[in-house]
Amino acid sequence: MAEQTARQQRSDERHRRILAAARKRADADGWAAVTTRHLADAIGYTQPVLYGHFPGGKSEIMLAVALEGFVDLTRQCRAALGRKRGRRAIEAVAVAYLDFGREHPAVYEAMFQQPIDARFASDDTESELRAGFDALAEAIGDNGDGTVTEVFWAALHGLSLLERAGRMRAEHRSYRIAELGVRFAADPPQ
Amino acid sequence: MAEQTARQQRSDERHRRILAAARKRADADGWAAVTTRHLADAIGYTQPVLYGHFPGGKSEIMLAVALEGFVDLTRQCRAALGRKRGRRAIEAVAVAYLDFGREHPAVYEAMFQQPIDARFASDDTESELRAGFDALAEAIGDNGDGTVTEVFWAALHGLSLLERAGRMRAEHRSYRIAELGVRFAADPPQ
DNA sequence: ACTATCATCCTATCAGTGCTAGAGTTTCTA
DNA sequence: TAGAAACTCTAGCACTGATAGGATGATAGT
Repeated sequence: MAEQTARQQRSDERHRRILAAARKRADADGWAAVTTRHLADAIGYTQPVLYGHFPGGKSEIMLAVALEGFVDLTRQCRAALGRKRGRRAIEAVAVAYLDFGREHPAVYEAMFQQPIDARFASDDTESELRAGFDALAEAIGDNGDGTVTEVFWAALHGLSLLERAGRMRAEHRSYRIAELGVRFAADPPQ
Repeated sequence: MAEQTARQQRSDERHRRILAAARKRADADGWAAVTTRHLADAIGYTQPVLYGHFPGGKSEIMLAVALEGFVDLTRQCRAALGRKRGRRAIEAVAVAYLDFGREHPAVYEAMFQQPIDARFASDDTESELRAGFDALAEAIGDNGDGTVTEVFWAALHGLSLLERAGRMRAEHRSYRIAELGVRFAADPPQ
């Protein structure tokens, strides 16, 4: 029993170290730089050990990182939202969302860019995704069928990617966020 | 002279065939499936021939596809815009933009996802990008400093990606477009 | 305490990737 | 027609993700 836990503990520890190493390297140099050999080096083992933890290989590692990401992003947005309402709520959530994308570009990439869903469409991702979606819906006070939230989310997603790609004027960031607040705050005219 | 043109012609022809093959394969199976060996097979030559046309290798091929894409997307948006104004203009451009992304996913991916700019920041991409941006600005009647256009563009970009990733309810597409029209049409309240 | 079993890990290897050097052939030029 | 230039292929490099199979170690049963 105690033996089993000790073993399990070692395994879990390594599990964590793999994910941490992947995340760190990916945030620094992109997912292309995350190779199984480098990852194995980082945790002090050889390549095949990774496949004991993640049979799906690199894809499964990215999925795991993405899952963590959904939880973190949702929490960050919720914290920013607090009890705010209206424009302030929207702007706060937008800042939180965009900050997350900027600080953890690789995690964000794993969450959305990678065609994860096709192969690993798990219930976990779905439920975590929904939790994030709900946070956004609350921020803009969406009472409808979710259409406005979808558009708002898309705007945030687009801003996140385009800002990081250098396609938006960095110094205008606060203007864009204010614009989001104004456009998505009240019900539209008529 | 005539000889030179004949040679040039053959070269240009092959150039086109390479890009066409890359585009076709990428649209079908994603850019990961576009390998230099497969591309060489497709045009009936061996691998190194590609590097005669595109010294930068696969990246340069993607860049060329992306450049074509910017021209096409801008033209498609302009055509959809016509002389429309207000909400109808916005919705028409949005449909054109999203259709492009859906019909040519790989081209769109090459245009935005890939970190092309870093290595190949050419004036061509910049000017073509600006032309597209201007079309969007015209659609929403942006008289300001371009902030609204940036946000509008980001929304389109996000919708394009999230729809294709299956993260948006496909059957609600027209609602989202209508929402865009309403939110970005008039000047915001106050 | 000894042995059989099992988990663990590493070495070696595979097929496939982007890319390049250098030899060989064809084509053009003088 | 001889020399030069352009062209294309073969062969190979250093990588990648992934897997098979043997060696090593810890565990458990008698």
